[in-house]
Amino acid sequence: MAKVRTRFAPSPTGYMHIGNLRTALYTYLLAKKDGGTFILRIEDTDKERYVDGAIVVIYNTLKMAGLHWDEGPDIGGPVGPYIQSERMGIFKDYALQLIDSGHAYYCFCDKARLDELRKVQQASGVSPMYDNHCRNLSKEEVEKKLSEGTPYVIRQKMPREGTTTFHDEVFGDITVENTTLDDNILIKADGMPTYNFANVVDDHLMGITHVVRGNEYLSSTPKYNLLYQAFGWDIPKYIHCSPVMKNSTEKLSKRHGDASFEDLLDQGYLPEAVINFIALLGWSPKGEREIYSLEELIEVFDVSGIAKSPAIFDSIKLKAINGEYIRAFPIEKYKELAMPYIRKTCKREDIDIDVLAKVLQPRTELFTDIPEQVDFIDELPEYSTDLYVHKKMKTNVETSLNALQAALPVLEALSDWNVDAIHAVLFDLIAELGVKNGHVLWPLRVATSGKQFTPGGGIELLAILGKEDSLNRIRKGIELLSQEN
RNA sequence: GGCCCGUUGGUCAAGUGGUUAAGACAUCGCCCUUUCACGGCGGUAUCACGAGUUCGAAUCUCGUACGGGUCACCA
Repeated sequence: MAKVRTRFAPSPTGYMHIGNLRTALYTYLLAKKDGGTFILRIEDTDKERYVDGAIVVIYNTLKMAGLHWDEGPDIGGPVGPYIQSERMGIFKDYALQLIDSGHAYYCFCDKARLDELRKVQQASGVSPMYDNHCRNLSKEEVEKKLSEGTPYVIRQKMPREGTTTFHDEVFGDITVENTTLDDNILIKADGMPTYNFANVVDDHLMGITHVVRGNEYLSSTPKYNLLYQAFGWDIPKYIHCSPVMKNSTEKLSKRHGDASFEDLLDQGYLPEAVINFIALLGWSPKGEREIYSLEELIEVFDVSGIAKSPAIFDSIKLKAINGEYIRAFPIEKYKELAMPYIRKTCKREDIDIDVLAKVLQPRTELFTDIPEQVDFIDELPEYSTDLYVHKKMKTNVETSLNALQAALPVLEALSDWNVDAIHAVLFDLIAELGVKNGHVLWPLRVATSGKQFTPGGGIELLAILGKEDSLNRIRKGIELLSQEN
């Protein structure tokens, strides 16, 4: 059996949203799992919807996601061109071939007639369909119209009885009555193919073995199969994917401001976390494991795990997965990635950045949360002495004042300023005073940060801020607490 | 409206005639602890509904409800 060849065939009509990207991902995984070929084809035949720069967005998104194509517009390949608008010349001959074999016919109906027909049909409550006006024109009539130069389209001639069944790898066998199939246009009046036709011909010419696409194409698939059969071509395997939803009734869409892949990256999500997450939206690896790299996804991917029902995009879960990725980084890698975000609110150079990175890492789910977490470092925020009151620590304004006053000289005397040394002297002090750890450490945290939630405890904060600044903040705390008493 | 498809906790989901109906996120509680996290342990909560087939149904059949898709000289 021939190697798997799959294609991702987006139209450059705007941004790549998460649903598109997931389709691309499954398409890619399916090919790579088999050591096959992943092709990028741009379907840009609709000039009306064409958006400048959209092709670049597609390239960038795929590249950032790590979905590298083996053949495509920019790198070429044996079955090019890979931009549909450059393939326009090849379709008409195929349509003519279908006319010869009786699977298609010339239609001379103009748009006005079709519009009128549709209006009448809708008014009378029947589903709009071509009325076969030109389906049985005699050869002579056709030749006459042709020689007169009457504009025409070419329509697919659907069987008028029986049923058509196709198999989808996700949905199983689906059967439709042939009478519900419209005689669709294959070649438009301008000689260009419709999407429906170009798609089938292109997929065949490019040797596509597995078609992965959104399930909005489910209902046109019988027509495609009829086309394949008329040509005597092999029918590819179909994998139709249900959409990714924003909520139970609406799809994710750029139009409504829903996040694109690029947006998610801007929001601080890691590309590999997003890929991992969307792989799991509508597909399950069975088992209990959830974290997979792209390479690992290639290993475990299987179409049998694709779900029939739509999946709702849940950013809370994405965030959790992102956090898992961040925590799994070696500390150096974390530091490198976190630094730009730390530097947004924390410009100081004299702090112990290693300690900061270490305490920040398990608290980071999104890099964009970091600036707010470290905003107390450059400048101690104004804070209320209420913060010193902590019922679990059993601290209040008075005990806090005592603790800070006791800690100050001990810390002033400390010359070796690092986590271990600070820890040692403070725990000596705690033992000496005979109090609970939090009794001393909680006030120190508040005094040094002015915040309720901080990355790391009092000892780490002291180490991060350095001796001079730490002592100043403690003195400030003593001053504030003294005013209260 | 016709045709096609779908429906397991709040969310993602496993499950293919016999299970105490996995797991993850979220949520709640406990432990750890110097707050919050992290980590560990545990709890709450699901088969849309109604019939039928069967000794036995989340799994099979039919119907109902709800949701989605599609019915272009768009892709």
